[in-house]
Amino acid sequence: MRNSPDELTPDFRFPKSTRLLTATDYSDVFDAVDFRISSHHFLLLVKQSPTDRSRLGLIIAKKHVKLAVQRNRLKRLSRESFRTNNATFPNFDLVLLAKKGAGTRSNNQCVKELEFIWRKFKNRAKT
RNA sequence: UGAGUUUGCCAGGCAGUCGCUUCGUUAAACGAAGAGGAAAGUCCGGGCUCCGAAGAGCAGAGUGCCAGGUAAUACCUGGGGGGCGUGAGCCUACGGAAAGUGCAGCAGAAAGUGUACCGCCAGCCUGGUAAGUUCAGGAAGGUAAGGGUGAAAAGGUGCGGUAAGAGCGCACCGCGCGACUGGUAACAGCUCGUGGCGAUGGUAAACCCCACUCGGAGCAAGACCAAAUAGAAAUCUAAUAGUGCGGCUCGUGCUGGAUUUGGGUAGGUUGCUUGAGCCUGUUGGUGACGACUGGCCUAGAUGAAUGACUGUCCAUGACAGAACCCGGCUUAUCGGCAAACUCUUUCU
RNA sequence: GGCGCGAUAGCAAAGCGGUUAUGCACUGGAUUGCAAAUCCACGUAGGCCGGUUCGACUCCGGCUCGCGCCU
Repeated sequence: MRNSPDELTPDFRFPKSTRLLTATDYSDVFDAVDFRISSHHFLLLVKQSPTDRSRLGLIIAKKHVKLAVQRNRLKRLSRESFRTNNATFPNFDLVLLAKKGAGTRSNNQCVKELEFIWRKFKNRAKT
């Protein structure tokens, strides 16, 4: 189900090739982090990607966000935010972790915080 | 009008844009489907899978008025007993204490083959007195009516009776036992007989007894593919033996087994959704539920899919997210709707 | 997802159907020239809600929170 969407210009898709899938993908990022960016409720780990695109992985721990509904909401919001901004990203593997208290934030607050993180990430990635 | 009881249902809708998962058609696009009443807690019960088969006994655990429903249950329905409420209704671990063992702090005379602290009592002895039926004291008794303690003190009321009292006797009520009647039964009775009732106190969510039920583990079960383990060394032991069957024994399977050393792996597919399934109608039953006919296919992910934005309408949206699947229970929950019924106020 | 365990004072940690030990810490006193050590004394407890019982920290249910194991 590869459909090679790289050439179609404004790419707002979110197929499986833009995600971290296996445990080895995650441990590769954790073993060699290039730099990290944190805000009040999120932490982003960044590593140069072996593929030709940027990939996202999410870690929303049950310890930090207790209810399954809120964990799912955070995952959807961060995927949505990543999807809309992905076209402008350089090729990096990203792992987004939720910190304690993230589950009680509203949708708007989370979206703003994520966009702040993406901006900082792009600035650091240039250097 | 107000207050309430029970049962059932709904859980934001519609349109557009950009995305996600599965399936299908065709050849990169289109179409279809896509979380809950609790998906939750994992408290019960099953299916399914493995443990050779799932057998017997012991241990252990659970359930506990009766009858029925069901695949099964600790659930549900109907009925009985007890309690609460003016009522509609609600609650109810509700077998056995005359098989045995234990427990009851403090208080109290006494807490279990019952007891005599205060009190009451004729007679006896002593004192007082002229004397005594009166008064005071004493010893040995009688007594369970009265007082006091406690959560609990062993039938109740009335009359008789007595030195004082007492089921000591009687009547009514209560209780036990046995009949009879009604009911499938639990149980009930303005029924009959019988027992004076210190027989037989309480506690079994104390041990226990009785009846019934339960083999263990869980989809991270299990199966397949690829790769790897394979292999080796040392020690011990062998048919009245060793070991597996996840408490033990019987029973039964296997023949080499057990332990240690060192070395090494953890990716994919499947199980995975057609099921004690849902809907309509007819019908049996007081009901839970059952039978028959017709129709429908309704999530299946695996770093894990339902979202974001915009517009609009309303009641302004609570609790909350499937992970093998069902039946219940429990807990969380903004509100709204419908039906039946009860009480209250006023009017007729 | 499944299975199991626990909650007692500021901290640690026992036992039990009948007023919850003990140690460290805290506070006060004694001792000392002052302190430490030592001695004496004081106060502070059953996660929450129900049920059984005369009486529950204990027995039985239901919630809440924490921890461990299976990959």
